[in-house]
Amino acid sequence: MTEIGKPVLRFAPSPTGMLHIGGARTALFNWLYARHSGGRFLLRIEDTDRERSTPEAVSAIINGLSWLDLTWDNEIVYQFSRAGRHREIAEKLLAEGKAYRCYATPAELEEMRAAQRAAGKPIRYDGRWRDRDPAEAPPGAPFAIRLKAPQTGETIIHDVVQGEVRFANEQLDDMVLLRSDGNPTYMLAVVVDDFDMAITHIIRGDDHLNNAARQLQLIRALGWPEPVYGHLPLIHGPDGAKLSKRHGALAVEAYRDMGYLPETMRNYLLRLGWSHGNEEIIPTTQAIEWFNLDNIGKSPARLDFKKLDNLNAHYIRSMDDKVLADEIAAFLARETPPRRLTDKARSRLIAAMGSLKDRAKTILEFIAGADFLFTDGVRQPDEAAAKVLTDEAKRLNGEFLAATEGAPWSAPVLEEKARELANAKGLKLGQVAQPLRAAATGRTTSPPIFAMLEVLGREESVARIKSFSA
RNA sequence: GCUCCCAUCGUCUAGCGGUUAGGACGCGGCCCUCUCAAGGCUGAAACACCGGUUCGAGUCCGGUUGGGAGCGCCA
Repeated sequence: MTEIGKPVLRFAPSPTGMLHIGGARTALFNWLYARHSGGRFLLRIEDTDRERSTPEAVSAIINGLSWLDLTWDNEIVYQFSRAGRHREIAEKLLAEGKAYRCYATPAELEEMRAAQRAAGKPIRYDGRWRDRDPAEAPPGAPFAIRLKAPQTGETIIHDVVQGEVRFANEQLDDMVLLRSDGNPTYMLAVVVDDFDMAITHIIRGDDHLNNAARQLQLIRALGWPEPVYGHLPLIHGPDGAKLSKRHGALAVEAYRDMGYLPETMRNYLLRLGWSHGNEEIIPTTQAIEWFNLDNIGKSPARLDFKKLDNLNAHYIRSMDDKVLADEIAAFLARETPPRRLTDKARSRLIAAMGSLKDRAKTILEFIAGADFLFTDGVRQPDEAAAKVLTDEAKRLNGEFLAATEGAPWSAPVLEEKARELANAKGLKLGQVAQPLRAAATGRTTSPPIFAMLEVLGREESVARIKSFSA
């Protein structure tokens, strides 16, 4: 089953909230490395916190990864279902004398920490049951199982991102492996699951760097192979502070709803903390070929929506017309109330696609800019357009209609007629074009107006212009 | 408080002892132009600070400052 020598990566989120941009990037890096190296990418849901884990969060993770097209191999592993196995390992450690029973009560420990805080001392378990005779234990009292961690020397992590990170063992206390209610802790569960899943590379957020030392101690006590670690610097919001709901800590699906493409997100997230020289535009297929662990940056990055917009505009422009039309139809269908892209609207969209594409940073913008193509009927001019439609403008519109009567309804011809009209009046082309734009689209900005009139067709165009002409 | 991590234009970054410190986004100007974009050209913009090491430091070492993470019978 496991190809010998091939890396096995995993993404292991806890289902206690949204899959946000930071988690998405962690997943992306793991996925890219797995695909790059021909290894496997596994998904494990760390749902051992029964209080906070929710099915909604599980589906948010699955939906988010699916939207980004970060496909995982094998079945999803649900950590909670493996509690028995975790317990078994804790018992084994206990039997081997590598772990011990701790009868300290939560209240007692809280008191200990308060005292340490008050004395300005480091806050950690003081090992009060480490060497105590179990016979002293209050009969029948609940106990937790703690790892008998080394107290001298140091634990060194050779991190592919951060380099060599050293922790003095005296700084690390004896962590709980099994709670007094018999449930395994996160530390135990991760180590056991990573081993059982044959994980070779652990690429995760920087917030786990401190944990890595403790996990390494556990792994060594168990005599298991040590994985390669890589701790990614965290992503900050645009203001440099922690991601908050206001900016960035949105579910990845929120980015979809804002009109960003999955390919854009993959490229942007990749570039946030990884580089390949001066390359900026890195489509996913190229990313898979290039990705490595050596070029991951060490410093935290901020989210920059301007750059995201720019990248998205790029991918919108390079998208296949029909695929884009489908994407737009899907967006319209998700609106409330939903809109349907009619066949007529779709063919207009395809016809105008080239110039529409250059004008949108997001799918949402695209839709707003193409709105005048979706339905027939006279447009309600917006504020700026209404200003353009003066009496003089309406007269020009009328003259334009008269001048184009009987002429072929094509962009070059329409433009020529407009030029003739402008010349005759001593006006610039723009002075003739703007009133037409305002009447035909209801706005003062649009793709080239004569091309748009051609796309709308004679009948529809004339109807719209006529209602704003004199 | 303690431990750990980080530090190049506003932002993302290239740089792996000798560079006019490069690119991208954004911003300014010019060109193109029926509007808005797109595109082309172009401009401003950075090595946090202080000490070392070295013939020579953005690059190596130490400290300062500033950010961040962690210190649970949460994950």
